[in-house]
Amino acid sequence: MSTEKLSQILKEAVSSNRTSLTNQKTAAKISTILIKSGIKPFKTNPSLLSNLDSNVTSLVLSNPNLPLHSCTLFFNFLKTNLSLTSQKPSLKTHITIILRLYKAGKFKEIKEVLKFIIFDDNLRYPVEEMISLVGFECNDSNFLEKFCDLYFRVCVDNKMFEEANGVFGYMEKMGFKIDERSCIMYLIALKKCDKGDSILGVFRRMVESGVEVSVYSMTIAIDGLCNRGEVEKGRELMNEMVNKGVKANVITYNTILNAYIKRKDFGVVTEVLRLMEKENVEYNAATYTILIEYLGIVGKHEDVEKLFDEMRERRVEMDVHLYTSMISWHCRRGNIKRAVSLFDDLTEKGLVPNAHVYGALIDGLCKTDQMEAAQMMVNDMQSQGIDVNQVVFNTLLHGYCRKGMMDDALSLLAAMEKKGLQPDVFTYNTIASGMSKLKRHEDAKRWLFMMVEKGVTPNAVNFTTLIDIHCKEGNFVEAKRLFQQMETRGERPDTITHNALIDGYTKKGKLKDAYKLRDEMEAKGRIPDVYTYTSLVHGECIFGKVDEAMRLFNEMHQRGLVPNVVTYTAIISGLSKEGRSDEAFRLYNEMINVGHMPDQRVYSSLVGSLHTVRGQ
DNA sequence: ATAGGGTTAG
Repeated sequence: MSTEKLSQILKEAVSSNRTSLTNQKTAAKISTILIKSGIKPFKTNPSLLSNLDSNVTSLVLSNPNLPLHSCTLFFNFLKTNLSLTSQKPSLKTHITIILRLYKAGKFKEIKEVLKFIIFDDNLRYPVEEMISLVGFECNDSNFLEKFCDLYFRVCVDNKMFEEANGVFGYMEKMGFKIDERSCIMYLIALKKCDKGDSILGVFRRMVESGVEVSVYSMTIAIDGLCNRGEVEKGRELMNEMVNKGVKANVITYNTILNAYIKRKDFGVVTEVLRLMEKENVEYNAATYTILIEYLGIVGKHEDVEKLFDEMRERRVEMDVHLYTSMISWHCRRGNIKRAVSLFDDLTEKGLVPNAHVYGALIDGLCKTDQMEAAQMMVNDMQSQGIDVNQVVFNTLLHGYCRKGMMDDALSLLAAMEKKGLQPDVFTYNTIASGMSKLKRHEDAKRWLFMMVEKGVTPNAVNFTTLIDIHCKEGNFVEAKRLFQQMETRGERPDTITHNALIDGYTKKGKLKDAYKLRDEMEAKGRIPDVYTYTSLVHGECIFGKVDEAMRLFNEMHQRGLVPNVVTYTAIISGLSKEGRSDEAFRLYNEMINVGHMPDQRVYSSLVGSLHTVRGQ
């Protein structure tokens, strides 16, 4: 079928190339007018074009005496004044103008024409036919090669990957040189469209077809593998490419390093760093950013500032990304002072703060109960001409909600909507959980329902919040129903979802249900965390089974879970209630030693323990 | 042209 169609186009092309004398005369007449007085005569007197057809148009457009700008003016005039001519400019006309643009080196303009062609139902043809036709109009192979490259790029830019493959295949077949930069655009587009799975295949095809691949495309291919969790394959590819003369650079290593860290494969981190050293690949700001995150995860807190100093010593150029992760790291550790000083440092260095840095610092201020300061930063940000975006609004909103300042939260929401920003899953969840914390369960649910009514699709977090509310109300039937509904909706309950239910069960004395769910989650591969255990410890303590609680507490250590302040508080008060004051004090000391600040509850428990007779 | 940063639930 395809060849039939092709032969028809070619037949038409051949016949139209046998131009008649009258056509030539008409074309010459039009050209003369265009050269002398431009496009105006045709606007005022459209009848000048009464004998115009596709062949005449092509003759006009390929007239070398007609300057290019007159050609494009005429071409655009015909396209925007369809009623003047019997038919829309044909594919042939488009190809003629492409050829003229090519001779003038106007590649950007060619891409625009091509884009128009591939989106027009009447002009679009299958890849092979399209190129054949172009080849027929002009068989200069340099032109055809460049045309294919541009065609390929336009397909890529417009996410028409099948067509892109077609053009690529044609170029392979013809032995054309395929530009790596065009292929990179292809790889990037695949990544952006969540088609990362195809990246490796395209890269391999590039190598096979003799595209001169560089570290750029290799890194993108490795990144594609890393994003699929196949870091090892990425490293294999890296080793394989060395033989082909492509060496990894700092970005390649950063990609691999980051993938290992995201996968919590910490053992390999030092190995990769050693490899970088061996290969004389110097760290850059991104490497440090990745390493800071790593140190935060593995808890090597004292090394973060050391790393920062090392950067300074090595004179590695700092950038806003690096500062953002430093600031956010200090904020998470509660060291808002250092975060603020880093922010000053950044501006002093002449770096321009962006919404991300502001966002990090504003969040830090919100979490240390400095809403006025946070608001000031927002104002500062605005005065710097940076738009307060959805994230910053949500951050501030969360600041108000966590303090129970719901009126401020709601007026902020109004301000946000006034700016044309639609509340999203974060916004609704933050308000609902704020309401829930104040035990305004009905309000909390209403906000989540409102979200659905507004057409915002709830995610796993929203479901978890709602489940948590029902658990707090003791409505386990509804909580369970939502739990199941989540799964059917494709939002898999995670550890936190399970924790919400487990916590609900333990607080209502349903320890059996709690343990059952804990086992179920483990069976599903969801690993219980500190919160899971804390709920269970707390539950056992409430009902006087302190030995059980201690057993769980020790089990935590075995599983590498670090008890937090809530866990300690629960177990200390459990022991205290039973009068086991020695054990309670021992854990109190342990808690202080690991750096947790005890609150009033711990003290009153401990004091109470001294007045309680053991075993009563 | 390839890498790294800010927000939500217990």
